[in-house]
Parts: sequence; structure tokens; C-alpha cells
Amino acid sequence: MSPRRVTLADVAKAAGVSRPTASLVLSGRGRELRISQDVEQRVLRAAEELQYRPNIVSVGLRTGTTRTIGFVSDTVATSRLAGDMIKGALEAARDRGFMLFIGETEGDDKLELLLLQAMHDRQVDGLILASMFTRTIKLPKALTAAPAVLLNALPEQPAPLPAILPDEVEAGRRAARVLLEAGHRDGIYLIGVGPGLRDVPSESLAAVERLVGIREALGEAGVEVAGARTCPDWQPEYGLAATRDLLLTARPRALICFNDRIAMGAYQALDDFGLKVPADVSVVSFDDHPIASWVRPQLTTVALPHYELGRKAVDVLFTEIDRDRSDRDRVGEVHRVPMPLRSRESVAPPSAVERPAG
Amino acid sequence: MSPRRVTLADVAKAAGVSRPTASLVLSGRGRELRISQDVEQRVLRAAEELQYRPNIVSVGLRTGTTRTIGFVSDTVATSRLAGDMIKGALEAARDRGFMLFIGETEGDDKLELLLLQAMHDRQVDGLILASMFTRTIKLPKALTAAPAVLLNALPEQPAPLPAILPDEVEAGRRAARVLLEAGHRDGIYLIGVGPGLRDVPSESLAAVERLVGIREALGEAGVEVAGARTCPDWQPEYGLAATRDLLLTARPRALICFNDRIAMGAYQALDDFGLKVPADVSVVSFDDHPIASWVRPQLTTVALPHYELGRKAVDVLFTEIDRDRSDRDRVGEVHRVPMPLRSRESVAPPSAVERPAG
DNA sequence: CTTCGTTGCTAAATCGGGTTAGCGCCCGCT
DNA sequence: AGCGGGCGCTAACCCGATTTAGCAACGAAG
Repeated sequence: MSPRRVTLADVAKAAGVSRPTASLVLSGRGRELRISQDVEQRVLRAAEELQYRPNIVSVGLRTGTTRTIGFVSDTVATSRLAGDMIKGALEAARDRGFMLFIGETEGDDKLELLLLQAMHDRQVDGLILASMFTRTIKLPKALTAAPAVLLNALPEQPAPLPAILPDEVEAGRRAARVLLEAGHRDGIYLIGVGPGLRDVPSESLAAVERLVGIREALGEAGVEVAGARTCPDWQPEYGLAATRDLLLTARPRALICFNDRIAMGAYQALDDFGLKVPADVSVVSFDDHPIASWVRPQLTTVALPHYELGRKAVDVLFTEIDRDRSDRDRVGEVHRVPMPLRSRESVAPPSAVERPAG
Repeated sequence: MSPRRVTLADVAKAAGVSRPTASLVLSGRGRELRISQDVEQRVLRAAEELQYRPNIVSVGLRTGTTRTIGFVSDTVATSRLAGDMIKGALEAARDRGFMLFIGETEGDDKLELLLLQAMHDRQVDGLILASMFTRTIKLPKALTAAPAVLLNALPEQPAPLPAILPDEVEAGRRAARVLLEAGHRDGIYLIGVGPGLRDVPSESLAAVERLVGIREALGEAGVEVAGARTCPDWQPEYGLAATRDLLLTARPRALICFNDRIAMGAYQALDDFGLKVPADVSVVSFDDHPIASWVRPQLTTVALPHYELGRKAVDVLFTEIDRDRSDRDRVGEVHRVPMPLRSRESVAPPSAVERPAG
């Protein structure tokens, strides 16, 4: 059907030289190997006219490099956020002429193994192991084959793998400072995790680190968290239940919700109790889920920089590939990507009404 | 670093036979070519013990097939829906031992060309050209190289390419029937497109087809659309504005919103006017965006079957690959994937209150 | 008129596997 | 003994590139 691909041999023939000569010219090593100007021009012109592009499969076989990297995540479909991460990785890879294999493990070790093998069989030049929510993962054994980086994850066991993570501690500080700068000092409650560092699902790195940042920023200002409600899962319905429970006994002036879905539920609970955001209660949250700019009032939130995380992962992976087996001794660095604040409408100075009842 | 890959030569040596013999056994052609049971067993055992897996890059060079397909979309990050489409494609591909290259064109023809070339250079076995919102696209010229299917898109010019699309007309019927079955006959308004088929953004296939289905189902029941408001873009703020505008002059009993984001805005407008969903006004919508099950009352909506679309695209692509250049004469069929109704809380029988004012 | 050194290119091997043609060997038949 | 015919396997070439080693041609030096 399609006209056969143009090969190097075609170019060589058109230029009246041998295949290796054409190869040398096109790989830019013509000068160094004393190919004449005349031949060089003929080869270049022939390649141009025939629209020659090297067959990467062949190059892959010969040189071992396929200009391809594998992106292995536990899930691609959970949220739009995953898409942004992939988009960032995709664009960073494209900038260097690389393509991405996408694969998802669904948290299944067997699938993960098969996937890594499938990528290894295709001679990927590097691997990105991504988690869609920040956490520690145990490293698959099949990982010695190619350079790799962790994205949104940390290795359970110390390992010489670079990791790329959102700067959750700073995000926690930012969330707290938004409230402090608005003038809040009392009645600040947390929705999602308990007030102490013990009341946090330990598998969720983000929860721990956000809490650390929050407590740090508040502590510097001499402010105490008034209380907290945990959520078994960070979904709207639990945010609703937790906030409702809180409102039965307390009158918060500000809520720090541990993600936007929880904040959705909190909005509903506040509405049920006749409380206005932000006039009665300020709300600040994390993630910058698309919904955060859809709800009214629009939610002030500290954004997960998924796009940048994806880009960064590819960038770090490339440095890893480049210094290929030279000094592979250094332990995996952790790269933190800033989480930007999205200031919207859900935070206001505390109103001058009566202090909380309980 | 990593121990060198096990090659066919290793297996052959371990089994004490030549490379071709090992190849024949492992490709299952041993019987037909009269390889002895003894040798066959030795080869199989050696391959097993050495954990031999063929290098797909090499196979790709020799046979031209890389067990890889390219998924080219205009955008991967727009919505969670894109992720589901990719997930469906990914799983269907995995079932056959295929991997997916992902690429996005951002609607840019140059990027699209580069992407298709990059995939062609890597000898993909087939291509999926996906659009993240249903529409017609002009086909890139670089498309003759490999079998291809269109996903969520139709070719502008007739072309022998299969297309996979959601069954929007039937979806329109379903949305209308939900209201009819709840007993609605009057005061049914559309938000998103005008009442007539002319008042539709023509580039949006979905809009046209949904409207056709709605009018058909209502027509069969002898029911007329009471009115409509268009939205310049299908975003919450326009849904809000359009619905607000409608409520200034009319008292609808039911709204058919052309997608969930519009419905979000409609919810807010109804709330502003003190109208309860579904007691005062029923709302039905399209897409089944995640938000549809977060809002209260949960939104009844006709779901875009993204996951199934992705799977179907891969399935159709495989039939296309299989019948490779045999009978490539037939024109591209259009495959419609059903859009399932998600019955939730936003539809109720019309209350027995006064009829709409105007 | 040799010999050596450049210059400018090509022959040949390589990557890892698939495919075709054909080589020995053993058997049976005459 | 000689011949023909399966049987069981392997030599050799191919895919499309890269890379190393080395060949011809020419000029300069001895």
C-alpha cells in the first residue's frame, strides 16, 4: 500500500556513495572522518530530496537506544490530575524527540512486572514510575535494566532512585498563611486529618506533610489549631459528614480541608447550617481540582503542580540517562516541586461576630 | 550494569542447537518443520530456565511488527474523560500484548505531523486518532502508512477509515424519555443549544445529535420543547447565565442541560431563584462528569462511555490490522457505542403546582 | 624509483531475531 | 552396492542502521 520507506541505502545510492558514507555524513561525523565537501553536499541533498528519516527501530537494535521512555503509573484515569502529569511528561519528552509508552499497573504486582518486561523488551531508554497519589511504594525488582525515577512517590526502602514530589510541607504553610494573613487566629479547624501528627493515615505522605506545614506556619504565628475531624476517605461525603459533625459542637471561623473533594462536602455542610463562605467561615484547601473553580464561592486552594511534576520527572530522568552508568553511586535525590496558591473567593477576614461557643 | 539480556543465541547454546532451530521451536513452527521431540524439549527448557523473552525491537526490524499502537489525541489532559478513554484503549491493547504510544497534537497540524512521523519511525502497527470532544476532523496526509481508526471523530472528507463514536442520538432520546417517564410534558427547556436544529454550533457533532434525539423522543410523545437558551461555551458560568436569563421570563418544570458543566451552572441559577431540584425543576444532563455524583441532588445524566470507546477503538483497529491490505476497499464503518443513563436524584415527577407563567 | 603518509572512502561485522534453501544421514528398495 | 527419498537440522541471508578496520590513490620524501 504505502510506498516503501526511504532507507539509508536509498540515500546512499541517490548520492552515489556507499551506505556507511551516507551514515557518517548524516550523523555529523563526516568532518571528523574527512568526508569531502562535495560528497557531504550530495548526501545531504539526497536525504533532503528523498525526505529520509532514520528508522528508529533499526537504530534501536544497533545502538540500544530507542528514544522512548516508559511511563508506568498505578492509574491513569483516576482524575484529570493524572492527565496533567502525563501531559507534562509528554511535552518534556517531545522537546527531546522522545516518545512515551504509557502503562498502568492498577496496583497489581503481576501487571507491573508484565508491564516492565514489555517495556524492557522494547528497549525503553528510561522509566518513570508514577503514583497518582503521593505515597511510598515498594520497588519492583525488574528495575535494574534502565534508568528510572519515581514520580509522586518515595521508595519504601532506601534506593538510589531520584524522586519527584510536590512540596507538600510548604503547601501546608501556604494554606495556613492564607488564613493568618486574612487575620484568622482563632477557630481554625482541620477537616480530613486529626489535629495531631498521629491522627493521619500514615500511607498518605501528603497528609502528614501538609499537616506538618500547617502546624509549623501556625506555630510561628503563635496560633493553635482549634480542632479537627478525620475522614476515612477523602471524598465529598466524608467531608460533609466530618464537617457536619464538627458544626454540631463548634462554630469554626476557618476550615483547612485536606483536599478539594473534602472541601466540597464541607461547603454543603456549611450551607446546611446556614453558614456563608467566606463571610462566616473561610475555607482553604489543597489540590486545585477543576471543581475548585466551579463551586461558588470559588475555592482558594494550594494546587498540586501535576503538569510541572510530569515535566520535572522527565527532566530528571534525562540527566539520569545522560550520566549513564558513569557515577551511579550517589543516592536518589528528592526533588520538590512548588505547589502554587490559587487565591480565589473562599477566604475573608474573620467577621467581628461573637467568639465560638464550644 | 544490568546483566546482558538473554538472547536467542544463549538459548540455542544452552540447548545445544543452532539459533534457527531454537527460533523455529519457540515460534511454534517446530512441528511443521519436523523438529524432534527431544530437541524441542531441550529448547523449551533452556528458554524457560534462562527466562528468555524475544527482543521486540529486533523482531520489529525483521518482521516489521512492533506490537505497538499509537494513540494520537488532540489533548490528553482536558478532563478525566480523556483518561478513561486511554485507560480503555490501554487495557484492550494489553489483552493482546500491545503497548501504546501516547501523543497529543494540541490541534496543531505541525505537531500532528511530527507525531505521526515519530510513530511511523518507530513502526507502530496501527494508529488511533482521537478527539476529546466529538467532532469532524480533517485527516492528516501522513496517514497511509499504517491502519488507523478515528475515535470520537468523523472524517471531514469521506475516507475509508472506521470511526468509533458515542451514540449521541440515542442519548438524546434517553434524556428526553427520562423526563417523559417521570410525567413531564410541559415546561421542558433546553440549556446549551437553541430549540431549533439551526441554533447549534455546527462543529459540535454531539450537540446536533443530542438535539435530534431529544426532539425525536419528545415528538413521538407529542411533546414540544417549551424553549431554550444557548451557551457560547459549555462551561458552568454560561450555564448559570443562560439559566438565569431563562428564569427571568419563564418557570420551567424540567431542564435538559447539554452537559454536566452547564448543569452545574443551572443548579446555581435555580438555587438563586429559590427553586429546588427536583421538586420544583427536574434536571437531566449529558456526560456523567465526576461532578455529577458530587453535587446535591446528584445529577441524572447520560454518560459518555469513554472507557468503552477506548476499548472499542482498539478492537476495531485490530480487525483492521488483521485483515491487513486484503480487502481495503470497503469504506469506513461508523461504530456507535451506547451511552448509558445514570439515574440519580435530579429528576422527579412534576409537582402539581401552577403552570408556567410564560 | 621506491617508500611512507595522507586523504577519502568502502568492505565487513554487528545488533537479535526470522526465513529459505539445502546439506548430511539413515532407511528401504532394486 | 547403488540409488532415491524422507527426516532433522543448520548455513546463509535478510531487516536498517552504526562502527571499525582497512583499501586505493595520490603526493611528498628519500
